[in-house]
Amino acid sequence: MEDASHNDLSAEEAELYRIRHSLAHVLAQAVLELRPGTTLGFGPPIADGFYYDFVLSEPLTEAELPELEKKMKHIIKRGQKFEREDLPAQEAFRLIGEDMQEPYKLEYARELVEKNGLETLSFYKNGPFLDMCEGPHVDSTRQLPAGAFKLRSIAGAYWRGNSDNVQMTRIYAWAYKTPEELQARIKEHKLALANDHKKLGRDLDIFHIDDEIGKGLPLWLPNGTVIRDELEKLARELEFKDGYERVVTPQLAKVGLYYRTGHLPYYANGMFPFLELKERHEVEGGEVEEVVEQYALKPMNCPHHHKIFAARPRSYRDLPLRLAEYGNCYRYEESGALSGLLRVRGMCMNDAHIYCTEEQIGDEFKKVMDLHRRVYEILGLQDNYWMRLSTWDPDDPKGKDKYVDMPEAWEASTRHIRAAMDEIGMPYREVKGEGAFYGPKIDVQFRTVTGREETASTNQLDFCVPARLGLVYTNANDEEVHPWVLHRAPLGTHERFVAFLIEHYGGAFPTWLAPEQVRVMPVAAPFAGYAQKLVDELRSDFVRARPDLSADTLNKRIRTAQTSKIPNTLVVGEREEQDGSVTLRRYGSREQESMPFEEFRARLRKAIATRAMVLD
RNA sequence: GCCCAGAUAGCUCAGUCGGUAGAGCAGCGGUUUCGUAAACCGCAGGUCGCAGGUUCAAGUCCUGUUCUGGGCUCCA
Repeated sequence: MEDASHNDLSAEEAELYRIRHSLAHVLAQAVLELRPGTTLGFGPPIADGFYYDFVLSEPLTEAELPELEKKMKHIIKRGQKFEREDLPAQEAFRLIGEDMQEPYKLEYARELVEKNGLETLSFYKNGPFLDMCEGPHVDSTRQLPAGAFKLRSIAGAYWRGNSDNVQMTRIYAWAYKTPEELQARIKEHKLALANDHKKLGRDLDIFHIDDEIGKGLPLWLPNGTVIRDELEKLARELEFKDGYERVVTPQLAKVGLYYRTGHLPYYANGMFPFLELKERHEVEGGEVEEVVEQYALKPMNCPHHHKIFAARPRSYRDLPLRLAEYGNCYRYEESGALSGLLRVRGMCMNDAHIYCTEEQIGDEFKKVMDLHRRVYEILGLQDNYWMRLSTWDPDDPKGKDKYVDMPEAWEASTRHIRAAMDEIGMPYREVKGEGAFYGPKIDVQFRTVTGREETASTNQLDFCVPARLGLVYTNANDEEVHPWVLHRAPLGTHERFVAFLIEHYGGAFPTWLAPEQVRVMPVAAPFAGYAQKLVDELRSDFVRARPDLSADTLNKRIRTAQTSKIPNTLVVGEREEQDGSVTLRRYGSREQESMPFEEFRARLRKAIATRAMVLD
């Protein structure tokens, strides 16, 4: 969720901000009535409403949300005035700490005074409810639209987003100016859920997750595998044209490798526990077991690719060297983070590493971004994503653990990326503290149907690991120099990318990607032979075609084809068999179009070869 | 990992006060079926996530556990 900052809002947005912010206070007031002794955290407006965090005296369940809503509506009706009062710091501390007994608010108040240099703190009081708050608020609770908000869910949230802190209970709410806007949001939410990749993944037989295999370890069903294969084929073609060479590396490596690259110990909690090979030794008085080798499931492909780079002496003439692999990786994600295909423990990454000189970085970075642009264009992804320049945060207190301590290199590499992005004319937003430990990157961020933001693709600049691994090439002056490395994955991982595509297309894939591209159905049994013949012809073109010879009525079979979101349905009967034609019905359209089979075949071939979004 | 909530047939869901399990769709069988979103009849399908406990009796109550969902942290 994004916090809405109040500073640069239009008048319209500012009013909504006041409403949401004020409703948050009303919610807190209602919670205090229902659970006296509750202490307060933060309660800001967010993109579609607001939330408030509490440390509750007694747990609250979602079943109690309607009761809270009712209390809020009573408060609104009472028309409590919001009154502001500014107090000098010391007086404010006393009020919050002693009178209000709000330890978390007090912590924040001290921070505002001590770190941000505030001299006074502002408070808002409405009815019996007093809260330290910057405001602004509406004048009276009566101005709040009682029918335009809805308490949505209860969630856990750490105080100040830090898992070392106490976990609070967060109540999320939708809030708008009018009941119509709220209803529209609720409707939109329901529609979005219909496109949820977990639902469609099951309905369309794309993937399955089985307890006995393990959580976060999806099984790809035949339909899902087709989609993966097509994406891989696309990547192979584009990467071939851009001068990549394909490699294959094992799923395991000895643990020592990751210490050398620097992934360990920092990344240890992101890896599966190691596999240990043991040997028994006779000693006096018995036997001891000794671990002789430790292997890790690879959490990323880069160390393996680096070893390929290091396997031969490299000259500047070999650069840029571009090594590509759809590589399987395993990461030990926290169980609570796992979600369908979006967040998994086993994944297959559209990975490649580009080894180049510092002079080549700009061009290589731009080429990767251009490859990225082509991929997104082919897939018809236009505006539901944004690019994030993820950099380090030198002020992060944990920065020493999070980023390699090479300030000049961070600055230089970030400049390289900015320059490349500006030259290629791609808009991006710079965000501190999201960089990899070894360098800055461009991440492509998208939102899932449920509103969560995820990274789909990434292009990372690494100025650090090659030196750690001692990777060198010989330059024109016969000196050994560390290469720079780009880690890039325009198609991300199959898991997350396919999840993204399922939701983006609502399960209705373009013909080239669709698991079943053409379904052929005879209007009645006597034409089954003709239908089968067409299927055979199409399959000889490597088209994924299937006949529907079931005993269902034509209406039923059409319906089945449509709910299965098959892009092209051919209906054939006496007329078609007579003149060797087909009648085409496309997914989502009620119109039909008759044409000679050979014409359909040619159009289909073209659509697939060009990866067209629709059949011309 | 943590907080909250769930888990009943392949899917979507019902199951009252604790009294021994139900529907629709999908599947299977049969009948029917010649033109674009659900023909008709029948059959089968369940250790009610799993393990304990309370009880004469547990899908229902209690405890533990596994998994899922919504969040937080983390992240492709």
